[in-house]
Amino acid sequence: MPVDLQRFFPYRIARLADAVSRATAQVYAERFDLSRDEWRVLAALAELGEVRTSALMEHSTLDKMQVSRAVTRLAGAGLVLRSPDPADGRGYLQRLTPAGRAMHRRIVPMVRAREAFLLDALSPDQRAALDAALDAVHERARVLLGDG
Amino acid sequence: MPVDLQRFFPYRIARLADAVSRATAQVYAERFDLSRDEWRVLAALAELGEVRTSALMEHSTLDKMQVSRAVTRLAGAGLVLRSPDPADGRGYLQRLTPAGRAMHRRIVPMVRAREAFLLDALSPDQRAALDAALDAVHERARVLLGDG
DNA sequence: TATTGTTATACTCTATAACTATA
DNA sequence: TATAGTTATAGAGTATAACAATA
Repeated sequence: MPVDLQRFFPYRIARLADAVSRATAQVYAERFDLSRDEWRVLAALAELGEVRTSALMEHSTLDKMQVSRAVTRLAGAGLVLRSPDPADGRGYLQRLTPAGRAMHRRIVPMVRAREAFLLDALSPDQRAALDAALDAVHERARVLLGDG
Repeated sequence: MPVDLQRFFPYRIARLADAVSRATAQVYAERFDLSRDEWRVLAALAELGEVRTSALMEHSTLDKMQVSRAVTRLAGAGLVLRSPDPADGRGYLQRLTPAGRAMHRRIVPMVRAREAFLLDALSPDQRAALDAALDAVHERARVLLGDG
């Protein structure tokens, strides 16, 4: 018996994530010329303040190369400042510049508005249920992938 | 005020889809050496029988180039057979070979088992709610993207 | 000897458009 | 003149490993 692709969960979630991702990227990519990775690093730094690369990796689900490249490009654009980590000579601390914070402040209301538009399709109850379901399924996926 | 990236919906859904996608790809990619696009075309042909390229495009959410390449590779591997469309000399009809059907029959129980494992984290009610919520949010995303 | 982070390289994907053949 | 599908090509993203510096 064939798989009904249209109802197959991995297919549906992939298509949804793609649509949501493109809808969000319209803001940070088209209007602010940031890649997805750069946007994630920008958002992570806005939350975390001044942190080491390893903290950025964890917080953005990016690997060290992706973080390295994103930070290099953001630094080149004057949005991020990096300095040697006094506690570990191999590493760096990175933080937003005033320009980086300013850009973040401009992007946030726009992406939040899009997020709100997406989720306003749901009642508060539905929203809480979706929240819990996504977490539960993600947990299962981690088991299948063997990482926690 | 910063975005809490960990709770930001587009980020969460992207991470979940990535995890689910990798968990599913472990089956069709590692064990059967298919790309995601090839798997989608295989699944679509198993459902649809003998169809034109345009039907594959719609059913798999792939564009004509992606379908063209996937079909070419599947045909080279003896899994798909293509023949000229008698009703339209520009197009082709493609269908699975016995080998293609056999591979599909082997893959389906495995990916279904993974899907079931993911969704068994939810009660039937939760599952129905998730279903409806994903459709509703997807509909909103389509509005943002301006395609329906 | 292990870890942090960069650089190099190769590979896969994606996006665009040019092109052939047919409608 | 428009459409179905292929081919070409360039750009972006991804994955692996080699590497330098420090722990």
